[in-house]
Amino acid sequence: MLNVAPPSGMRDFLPGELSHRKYLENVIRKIFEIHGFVSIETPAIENLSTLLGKYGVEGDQLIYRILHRREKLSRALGSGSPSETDLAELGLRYDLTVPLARFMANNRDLPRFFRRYQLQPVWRADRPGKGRFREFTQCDVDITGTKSLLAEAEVCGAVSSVLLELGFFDFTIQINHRELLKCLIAAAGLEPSFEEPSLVAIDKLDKIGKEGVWKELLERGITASQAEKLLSFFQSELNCKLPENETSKSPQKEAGEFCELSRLENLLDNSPAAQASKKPLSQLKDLLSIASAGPAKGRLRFDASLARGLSYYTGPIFEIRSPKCKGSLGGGGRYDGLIGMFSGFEIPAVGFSIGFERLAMVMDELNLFPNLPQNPEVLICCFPEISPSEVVRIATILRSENIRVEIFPETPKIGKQIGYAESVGAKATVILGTEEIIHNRLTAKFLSSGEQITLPTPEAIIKIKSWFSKAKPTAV
RNA sequence: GUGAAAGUAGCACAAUGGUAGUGCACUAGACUGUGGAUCUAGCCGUUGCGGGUUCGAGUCCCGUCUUUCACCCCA
Repeated sequence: MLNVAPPSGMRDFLPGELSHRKYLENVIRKIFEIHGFVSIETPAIENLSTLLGKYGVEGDQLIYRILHRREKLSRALGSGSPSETDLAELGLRYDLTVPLARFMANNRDLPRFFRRYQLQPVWRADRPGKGRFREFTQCDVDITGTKSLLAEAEVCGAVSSVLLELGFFDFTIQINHRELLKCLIAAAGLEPSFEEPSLVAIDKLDKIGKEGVWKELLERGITASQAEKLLSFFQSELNCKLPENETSKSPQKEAGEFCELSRLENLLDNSPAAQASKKPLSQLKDLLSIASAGPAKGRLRFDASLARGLSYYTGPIFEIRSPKCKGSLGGGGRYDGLIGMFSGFEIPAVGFSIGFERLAMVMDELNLFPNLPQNPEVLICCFPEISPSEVVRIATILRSENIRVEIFPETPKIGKQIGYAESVGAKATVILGTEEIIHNRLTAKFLSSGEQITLPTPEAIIKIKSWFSKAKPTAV
């Protein structure tokens, strides 16, 4: 037998799952639009020249490449030992940020401060695992054209607002600053060439602890004294304490965050990096106070060990954390250089991406999705002597009343048809026989009570609707 | 990319190396214009695939594919 499962890391969605995803999508769209963001879409496929070199070495390897076709393929294969670049010039998009940068460069007459959101699938040739897929939806908000920290505060506020609207309160947003990280690395006496490996190691602090990071730093060629110095900048405990009452909509202020920032400031005071660290430190303080005036109030946590993998970040970086989810529920940051790689001149930008798949997963676990019936409300059952056109005529009348109507397409015994109505979650059946057609009446049965009526069509419709209003929503 | 475990009916699972089964689901019937419960009957399999050991393999061995879990990395 053929393997009928979708390819590894890709999924089919059942009606019930899809209704949850659509609900999530609708809430996200509503909240982002209230925050003044407009929606765009870009193609699934981009030129490899657009995608490559933006995500770091590891990222590039995870891009799905699209093989040349026909003549181009034969030509490439014929040229001795073809390289990856000979065989493909197109790839599936890896995220939505790089396509946005290309989009900005390609559309020069956009508003000077362009606020866009984008909800589309992306593809990564990664090994799938729990909550990790090869095809997954990303959900980005970005503001381009300004270096103002207001933009950071706005994107943090927008994603916080989404989570709150969804009834998800148990989260924080960790913040840090790429420039600050560079300062810390420099202050530990490390050359800039050690920045990337150091960042990767530091990012794991909350997972593998100080000893683990220390070991990893040494493995990457950093001396023991440098590693010790570097680690001394970080708190031993993970700084992601959540609001005391997790159902609280308005948690405490971020007083502790300012203390932590000051602590770091003092530590750096006498180092050569002291001067360079002033700007990121003050930006983080500003961000804390600006964002606290909006929906992100009480959610921000300064975490000096937050690094994030993508290489294009230049300023503040963020990540959503929750004890309900092992990894992150989303993240983002400022990337002032990326758009310039396409347009030739710099356009600063900051963005935040909600981990749509993880959020959907966590919400399922916490039962945060409302009951979203999408199954038919009425199943029309009929006797063999009724002509199909009669049935369609009746269905059309009911549908014009905004009732979700399914027609049973065959005419076995009525009992079978009613049984089917039950199994698909219909609330009522309409039973059509010769009597009903002749007298222009409807016979309707309310399945949960068994109550059955035969009335002239308009009265019957009123009765059916009255049943629905007292029926519990059912989802199949 | 590394390590571990598991693949048997549509689904969930059984079967000391000796006839492949049970439940759910599905189909039909138990008063020919009325569902849910119960009962009866029926349908459903190249035991992931390919080799090997054996008189005999779902079971043991090797390979392979797929899936799940844990690392790695990420959202």
